[in-house]
Amino acid sequence: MKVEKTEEKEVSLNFIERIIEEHNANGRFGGRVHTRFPPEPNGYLHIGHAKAIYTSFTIAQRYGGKTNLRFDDTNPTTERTDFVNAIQKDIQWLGFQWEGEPKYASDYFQQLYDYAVQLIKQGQAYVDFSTAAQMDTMKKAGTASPYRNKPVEENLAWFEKMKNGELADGTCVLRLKIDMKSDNWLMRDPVIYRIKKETHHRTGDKWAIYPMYDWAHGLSDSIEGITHSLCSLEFEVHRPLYDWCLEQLKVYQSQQIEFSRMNVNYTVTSKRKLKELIDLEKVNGWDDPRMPTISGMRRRGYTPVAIKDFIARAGVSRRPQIIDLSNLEASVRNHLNQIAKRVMVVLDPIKVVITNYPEGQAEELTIENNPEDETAGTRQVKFSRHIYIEREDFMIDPPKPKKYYRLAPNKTVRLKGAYIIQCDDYVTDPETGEITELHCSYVPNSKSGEDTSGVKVKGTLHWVNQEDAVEVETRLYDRLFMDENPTGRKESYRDENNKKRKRPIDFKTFLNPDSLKVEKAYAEPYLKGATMEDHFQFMRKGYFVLDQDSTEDKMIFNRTVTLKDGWKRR
RNA sequence: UCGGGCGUGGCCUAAUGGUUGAUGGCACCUGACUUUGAAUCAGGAGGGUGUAGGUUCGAGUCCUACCGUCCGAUCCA
Repeated sequence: MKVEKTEEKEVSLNFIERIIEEHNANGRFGGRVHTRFPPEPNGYLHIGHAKAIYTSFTIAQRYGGKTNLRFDDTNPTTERTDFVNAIQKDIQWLGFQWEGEPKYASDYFQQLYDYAVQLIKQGQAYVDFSTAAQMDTMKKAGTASPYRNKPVEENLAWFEKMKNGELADGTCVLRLKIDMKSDNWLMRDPVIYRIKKETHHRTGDKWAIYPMYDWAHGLSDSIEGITHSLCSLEFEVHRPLYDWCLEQLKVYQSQQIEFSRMNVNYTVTSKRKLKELIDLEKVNGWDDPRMPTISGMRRRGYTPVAIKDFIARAGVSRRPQIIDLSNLEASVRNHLNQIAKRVMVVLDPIKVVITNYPEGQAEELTIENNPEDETAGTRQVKFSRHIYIEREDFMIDPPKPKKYYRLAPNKTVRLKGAYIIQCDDYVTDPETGEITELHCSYVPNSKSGEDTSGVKVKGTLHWVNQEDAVEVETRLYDRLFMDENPTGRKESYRDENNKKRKRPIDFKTFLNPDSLKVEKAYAEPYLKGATMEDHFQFMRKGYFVLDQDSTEDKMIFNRTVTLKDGWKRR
């Protein structure tokens, strides 16, 4: 029996948890779990980072551990304080809190310098005056630099001069002396310090040299007592170097573990490409609701709960994952369905006259705010002779009458929370042929909740009372790219020798021209009390959230995601 | 070219060598219900685990080769 099997089933561990349990069993870290999230403050966080954040924070939580936030700020050229702030805001918005104060690799610059001096003294690092091009050539050939075996004292002196700013940028670098013949190119005497006379966002002009990632990262982990340093797969080849540095210095040994980063189709997550979209004004900034950034998703109306649910469902593994957008949208809909207040908004209106409802008369109807949540309460909605319905909810000549539930001549529908109406006639503009008005009659004893009419209808339409309708702006978003893999396409061409070749297609070619549509809409007055914290379901239209661009007299709503559409046309 | 990683339904994922029932979610299809063609409920289709060998009483799990794919040679992180 299936039921029994389900009951027996245990929650399976992912591969990182297994490693941790192994460490806990053999006592490597004394049962401690301390992770870190190490963003570089040179851009905004995106969905891929959200997975890294989620993974590092939740795995520590699961084992009663802690997580540091550490800014990997070793390259002053690209790093800025405003990114530092935005990153902190995003992490907290997702619902995570790091241990203590935020940390910075720059906090350890002196320590990192001292460690470098130590390695020079151990004869394992040297100052190299070769040019970048020469170094590149030697790396490929696997040959040693002429500076490789200079005396320790000389290296010490030069490194000191580097630090003191006595040498111009690019004069020389400090390299590790490891193995110029290694199959792993990163071990062919990697550069660990370069001269950069630039102002750092935190240390100002104190330093003329800055450590490279491979030197700063592992040692920062070690200094902070990080047990499990989780990172993405592309750093796997760095692990031997990571381990080498800690071993040679005989310092605390953190364990780097790599997992695959998360990609979602129909989007891009490279910081460079996101920045390009902003610079070319294809989108309106890092927090444009079409961006896969955390701030963009926040503005779009995605919730932390939904994003975390999505990441949890995707899981963590070492297989490259390109997850279908529908998974993210499903998580978003799932959460919003539980919390969103229902409200009626007509996006593309057509006037309806209820011909047998007296002019000047009106009544208040009571409608529940969220059928999924009784505590959400009810609201009053006014009904009268003149209302709007959605233009697409009426057809003069429906294609498949039996499967068509909406309004058409002589057909009946229920108006949500109100009465059943029948369409008796329609008016068209003699010039354009466009339908301008519907004439309907309502069934008086069919009022919602006290219907004694016995009339059965298949369809229910949302509607808005004309008299007190509020005009709002809606921003309807769709995927930013039309191709599911905008950065991975290639095209054939012929070169100057008429030889067939392939080259990558510019990802911007695939931008969706209809990724944003701005529409006026009519909303029921209840919406006037909306704040940016509220999530709404515009009935039958999708989930919406108030945008920050809204003003006193103009409310703007972003469509977070459409409702699932079970109605297949034709 | 070299080095490394990864190949389980369309997309993720489980299976920790052990019963030909290979999990679960998303997507998809059908039906029920419905005052949201949503939600909910019930059901369904779709893979034999990249390929070929091998080890084993037994392989998605181990080994070898091949194929595919991704990553890696910044004074970036």
